[in-house]
Amino acid sequence: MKPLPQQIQHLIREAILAAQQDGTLPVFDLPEISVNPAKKADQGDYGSPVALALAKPAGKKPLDIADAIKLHFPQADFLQSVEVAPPGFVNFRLSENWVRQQVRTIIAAGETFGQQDIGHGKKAQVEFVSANPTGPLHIGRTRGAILGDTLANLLMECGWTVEREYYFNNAGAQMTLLGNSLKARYLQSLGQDAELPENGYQGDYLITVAEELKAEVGSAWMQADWKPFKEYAEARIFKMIETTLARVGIKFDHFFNEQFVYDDQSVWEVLEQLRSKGFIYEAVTREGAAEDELDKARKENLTKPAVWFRSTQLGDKEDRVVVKSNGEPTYVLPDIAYHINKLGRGFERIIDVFGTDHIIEAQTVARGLQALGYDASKVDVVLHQFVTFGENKMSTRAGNYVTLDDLIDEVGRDVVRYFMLARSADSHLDFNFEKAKEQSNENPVYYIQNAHVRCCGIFRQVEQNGYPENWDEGADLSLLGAGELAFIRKALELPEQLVFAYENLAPHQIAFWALDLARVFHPLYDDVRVLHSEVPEALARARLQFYRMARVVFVRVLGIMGMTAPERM
RNA sequence: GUCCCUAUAGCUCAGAGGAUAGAGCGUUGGCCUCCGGAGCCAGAGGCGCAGGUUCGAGUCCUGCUAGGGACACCA
Repeated sequence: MKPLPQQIQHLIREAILAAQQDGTLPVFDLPEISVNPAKKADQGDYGSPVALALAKPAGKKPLDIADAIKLHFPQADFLQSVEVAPPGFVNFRLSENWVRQQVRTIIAAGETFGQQDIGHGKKAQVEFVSANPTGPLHIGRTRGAILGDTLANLLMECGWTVEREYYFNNAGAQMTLLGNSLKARYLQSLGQDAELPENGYQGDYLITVAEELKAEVGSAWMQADWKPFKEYAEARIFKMIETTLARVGIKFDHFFNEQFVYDDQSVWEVLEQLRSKGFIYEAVTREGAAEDELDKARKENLTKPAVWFRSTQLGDKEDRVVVKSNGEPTYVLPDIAYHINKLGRGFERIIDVFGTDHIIEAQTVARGLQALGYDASKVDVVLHQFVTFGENKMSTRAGNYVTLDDLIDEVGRDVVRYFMLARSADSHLDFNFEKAKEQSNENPVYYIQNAHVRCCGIFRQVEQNGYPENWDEGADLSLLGAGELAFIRKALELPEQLVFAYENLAPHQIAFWALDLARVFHPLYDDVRVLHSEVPEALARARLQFYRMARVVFVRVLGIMGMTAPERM
């Protein structure tokens, strides 16, 4: 089902064109027609301010334009009325009969209710988490993880074939340090007097890994250098990360090692292509460097040239180093190669989920793609603000962090997911760990899930009382009351909510809508009884059909957010 | 210093240029013998400040104030 506002929008367009055709309205270019859900009951279900916006181009009063739209409005089975309200709104009321019939439509659609075919099955990729395997995922990674996974869900719901990818780097100084840190822990576990390297990884997890290693190889590795330790640690840590992610319902389709773009030489090819297009120069300092920067270079005795990407030609405020003076590329170059690799794998849409600290990186990669003539518009970057935890500052190396596992232990998968989703990505998230624990008894997660639980309870009761499974089939839906209709209308918003969240890459919209939906549901529950001495059978069957539909919708919305829909709590 | 994000109810946050700005938590008062009370009903409580654009601004623009982040030959 296409979103109703979109359907109405098309009808308005037709109405305006028809009015222009017969001269009721003058000819002008059609603007963007907005259709919004009504805020008040007497405004119908949807409304459009289009006539207000047209006043100037049409040279007519908004009310007259609205009247013309109403007059020329095409027949539509889902609409009951089109009304004009001052100062020029056009309001639409859904047909009650049509709304009632949607109960069956939604039940029939089931798991596919609300799905859209925007992507036409084309390939999309969402890259997220992408933490290097130096330790367990800390709580700061949670937001990007949940955000990325839910964005992937949204793309799937909108008709894309989605791959979830995790990009990592297992080379470099940090990984060497990790190897040396594990080596120290290993020697310690053998009773040796070893010290962690300076700034080494102090977390207890390496002690655990060292114990496991000792159990496997005994003292055989005592003379080994950092490399096998690095590899062992990396493998173990990836396992930990995957296990943790699985606990919040996240599973990656692919892990991409940065090393790949070195192995296939593409990182160097990218450099040569940039060079051939004139985007590369070699210098000790960037072109047009300010005086203080030159001073700094002198002080640090920089004499060997680095390789610079002339990103200023593409609107950057300064050029960026792509190969350090020691000959090693900076992160930017492999990252550009990586994105070219993604495009080469046929993804029509690529979404990168990063913390806002990666904004420069994201921009530089985009400029790199642009410089080489790739379609950078296929890449969308979703940046999220950080989660803060009161006074607790965390660092992986210092080991004084709360892990994602700890968080899941405390509040559970669904609370983790919902809390991370229930605010927009560019809003700073203040996650008070203590408060989250306290709230776990009284929070929106349970409120939403309880709506599903209540539906399930009804079906259990019906079954226990010996009614047939299809008892409600063919029920007379005209018996449903105003409260039920209000809920069905709300449920029918799923397609538009989905599309809106998808278009804006804003999963929090769904989180808020889910809460809205539950808020329409719960007040009904007390009054809309199914098995009750005063409810006649025909009504009971109609209501059961209604709850069957409600259950579908709650399963859907919870599923989109990656949350479970428990049958009991 | 420059750039990015944020500022809405006591707290945490929604709000898609349109009509009388919403929710959760907290708080105050009420409700419930039948499908799980993790419930329902009602009340109090409001757009950081100053300009501007617009028929219309919480929403767009400028400045100011406050908080977070980025300004590496780290990833």
